[in-house]
Amino acid sequence: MPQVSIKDIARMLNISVATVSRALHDRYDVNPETKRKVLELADRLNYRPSSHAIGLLKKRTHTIGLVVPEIDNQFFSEIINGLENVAYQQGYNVMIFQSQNIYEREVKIIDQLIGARVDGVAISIGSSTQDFRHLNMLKDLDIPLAMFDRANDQVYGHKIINDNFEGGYKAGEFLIKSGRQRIAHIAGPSTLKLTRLRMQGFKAALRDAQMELRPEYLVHTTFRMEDSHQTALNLLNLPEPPDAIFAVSDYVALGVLKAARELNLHIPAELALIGFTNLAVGPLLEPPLTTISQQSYEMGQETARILLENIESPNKDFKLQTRIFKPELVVRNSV
Amino acid sequence: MPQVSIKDIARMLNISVATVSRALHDRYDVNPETKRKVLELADRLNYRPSSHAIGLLKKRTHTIGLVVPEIDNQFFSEIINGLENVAYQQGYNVMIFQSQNIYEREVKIIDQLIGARVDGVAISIGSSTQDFRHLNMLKDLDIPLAMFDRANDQVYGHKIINDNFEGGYKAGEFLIKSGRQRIAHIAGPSTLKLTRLRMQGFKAALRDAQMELRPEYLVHTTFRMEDSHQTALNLLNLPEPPDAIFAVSDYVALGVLKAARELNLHIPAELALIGFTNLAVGPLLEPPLTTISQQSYEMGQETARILLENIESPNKDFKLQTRIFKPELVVRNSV
DNA sequence: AAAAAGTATGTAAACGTTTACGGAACTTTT
DNA sequence: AAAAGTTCCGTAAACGTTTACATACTTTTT
Repeated sequence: MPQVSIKDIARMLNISVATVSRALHDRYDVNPETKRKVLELADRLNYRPSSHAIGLLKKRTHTIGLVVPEIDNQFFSEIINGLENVAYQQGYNVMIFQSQNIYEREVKIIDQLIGARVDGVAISIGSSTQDFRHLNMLKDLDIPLAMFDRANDQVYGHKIINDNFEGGYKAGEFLIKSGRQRIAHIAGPSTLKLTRLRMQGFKAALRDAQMELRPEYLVHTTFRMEDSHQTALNLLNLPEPPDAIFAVSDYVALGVLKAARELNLHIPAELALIGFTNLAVGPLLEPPLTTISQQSYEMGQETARILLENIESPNKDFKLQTRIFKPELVVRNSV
Repeated sequence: MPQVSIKDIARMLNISVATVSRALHDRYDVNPETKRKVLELADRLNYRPSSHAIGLLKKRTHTIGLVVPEIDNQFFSEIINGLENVAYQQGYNVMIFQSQNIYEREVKIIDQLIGARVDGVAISIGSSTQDFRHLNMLKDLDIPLAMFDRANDQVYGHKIINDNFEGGYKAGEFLIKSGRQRIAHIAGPSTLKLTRLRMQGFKAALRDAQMELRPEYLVHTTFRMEDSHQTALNLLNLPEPPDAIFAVSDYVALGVLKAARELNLHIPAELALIGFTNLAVGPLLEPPLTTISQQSYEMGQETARILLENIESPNKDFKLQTRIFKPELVVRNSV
């Protein structure tokens, strides 16, 4: 038997839909006997209210849309958890989407979220996104937007990000202090601001130590491990290979680790390695990975808090917020 | 400016909503000039059709609901990817939810999915779920259901699972062949059939080799690493500790690895370790983890295929399907 | 005994969209 | 010049739910 509506129940009991609706909502002005009958029948028929009907009628859907580049990445899945928990506590649902870093998908997802009339959107912008009209459209439609981890200045929205410059600086500084001479950096896609900032912080650390960065020691890669693995191999096969690598993320560091193992390079003796993110597997690697930590779960929570505050704020001119998380050096044994 | 509807466009152009709708759908029977005006205005106002209105009107929502215990788990996130890709190719959307292995959440999620009128549901049942009425309700409502990885015989739905008995057997067999004598098993929550089957397969392997399993060598844990870490410590601190451990999953194996490192036990010399899942980090661990592989991505694809075939099948009596994936031994260096 | 208050229910509109049906205004065919 | 066909558009109902308003009946108050 297909799904049953309030109308069906009304017909079966020979009463009006209004009464059924009132009974289901436990309103004061409905006969206890009628209420009993309605609730009993509704239960027996597995009645569940149509969220479409309600969404259509009410202005609010109590749903927020969440867009991540990929779900298959511990950093993002932890953010999802933090965000979801805060949202649920406040009675909001979360619709999760992956852009796979594909611009067209991202645009489509935003269209869908608008179509679904979500109350707000949280996004970590995909690395191939260069045109931000789809995101700025949200402002025109009065839909609050929060960007986490990967934000962009051209977009009107809250920002929940890391101090990537400082993170990069700390990584560089630590490698220098450990006495390394030939320090390389495997950076991420140069379209991402986060990538550029980590790189700039890293360069600043070298500069402050009066060390120069050889051009061949600065390379770019994607966050996919296969790519970073190949990039690391190239780097380590240079005539004069580096004795330290700062990887733009732990995932990239994993690629380096793999490459080093293939080349029988000992870490940290022959090669120092530092990552960025602080994945849960870090301590279990051999050697345990030194890294710069990002508080992913907390970032998710904070994103939800800011977004919900905006959504629930009665006055339209809720100010744009920027929350910057401080990255911390996590010393293990890979340096 | 808030979101605009077809009615607003109609009013602005002094035409009827029907004409606007036709224009937006590029119907043949609308004046090219009218069509142009409608499209132009719709674009200028960022019009996006309300999925609620459409969902209400049409019987089908082209959405499938996906429920996983946790997203923060590579096994599940790969399944999500496989499922989503197939679904998208066929024009379906996926709504992702996490039960966190909490029964009440799972029930609530199912209620929500029914309310959202999804065309089908894919679920990996949470480990605390003992009452299956919420799932069998879906059959009453004619909503196709597919269970992946964690299925239950009391539930009416398709099954996409592993041959866990065989997986357990292979793990046991391999440890025996490698010459280990004191073989232990860290099993998962005993409520899960998957756990029981792996354990039974493992026991069968021992039996076939005329080896006995000491009671203290069979322990249970959850899939959370902190738990498995403690469980492993207990096991390895026995007066006569095991010389081999079959962990019910790679995540649990990570806990063992951590414990072994703390106790300065060398793997594989002093302790052989075999996991189950074949996580991507496996090869990067030290030593690289020997494991039983599950084809997570393919399982996700297959789940989507079966579910969609059911959804699109015109005859109501689409038969229940069971697809069993064969686990493979992946030999690395931890044994 | 009339007025007021309370109780239980029904009516109808609204949310945004699609679509079957019908009709007016043309154009073409005979 | 009537008949037939074509082109373009409007009307209205339907989907499921909520809620302001109306209504009818009963009970209480004066």
